[in-house]
Amino acid sequence: MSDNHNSAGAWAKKYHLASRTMIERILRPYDLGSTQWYVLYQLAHQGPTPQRDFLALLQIEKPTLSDVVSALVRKGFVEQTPDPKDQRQRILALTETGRGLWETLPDPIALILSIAFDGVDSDTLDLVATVLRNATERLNNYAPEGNET
Amino acid sequence: MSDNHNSAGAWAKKYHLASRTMIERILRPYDLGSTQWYVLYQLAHQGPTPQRDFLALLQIEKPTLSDVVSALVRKGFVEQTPDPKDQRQRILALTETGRGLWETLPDPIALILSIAFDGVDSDTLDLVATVLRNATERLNNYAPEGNET
DNA sequence: GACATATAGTTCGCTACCGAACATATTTGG
DNA sequence: CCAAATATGTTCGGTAGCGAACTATATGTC
Repeated sequence: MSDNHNSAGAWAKKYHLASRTMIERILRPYDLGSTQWYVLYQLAHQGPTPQRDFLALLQIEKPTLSDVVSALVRKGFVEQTPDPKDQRQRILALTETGRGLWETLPDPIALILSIAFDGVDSDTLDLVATVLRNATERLNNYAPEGNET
Repeated sequence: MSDNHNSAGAWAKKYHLASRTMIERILRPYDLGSTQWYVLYQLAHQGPTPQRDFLALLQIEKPTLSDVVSALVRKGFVEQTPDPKDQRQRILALTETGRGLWETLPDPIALILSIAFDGVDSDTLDLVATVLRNATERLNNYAPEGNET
């Protein structure tokens, strides 16, 4: 991205890209992207879920979610139905096809983690996570507006 | 991406997204994206450069670079001319407009780093960078093929 | 010199991500 | 009860990223 002249920042990006590329390589035969996988993961484990809940779950914005969902609907893996209680909301659920697919899927995350962080002790991993979590929070708190008061 | 159930992996992604979002917020008034910024950075500091060199510099693939370059050419910030020595290669250089723009640009990376990692001591930052660098290398080495022997 | 191979870029089609603007539906305030 | 505000989703247009397939140019090799 540019951040060649720093270290942690640049490597966070590169790590992210490498893992995303790998997840997508694993998922390609199944016609799924990384974010699509996570939507299926949620639906398989938690059952039907309002679409809006995925915003916080995936930490993405509405247009991104809208795209991901419509890809899954187009492929026939997910069903999107209006909530009778609130006509604004949509409930997402696995279709039969989607559930069938899920059964055959590998867990790409487990694979990535075992390759990427094998042999790193958990204290170190916790430290890394903490530094990055704090960095993320600072960026997100700063970004929204420049104003506080 | 999914990696909600791990720690360092998930936060590397979230940090990356937060910083990219912020860089793009800073650059939006100038009609530039994060990767586009880095191309200008290189050209401003190193002068005209063969397009192919940016593949290693930015660690991106050819189609991505092709897109970024054509966006910059379209906007009139960069000039793409064939290398007389080798008709396959293209040389990239700043236009007058591009150089003019560059002078007025803030350095988004410095801003990000100061916000994100302010107060973190450099030993810790080095450790984070090392863990992520190793993770990236393992992923990249594993990915290309599954075969060794 | 001719043919095979390697290199540089582009194009196509896709995922993933965002902000802005929009349509609807619900909730709140007067 | 009705107008204003809020919440949910979609659409549009953009950046950033990839693999596969393609063109054109160079470089071997026989």
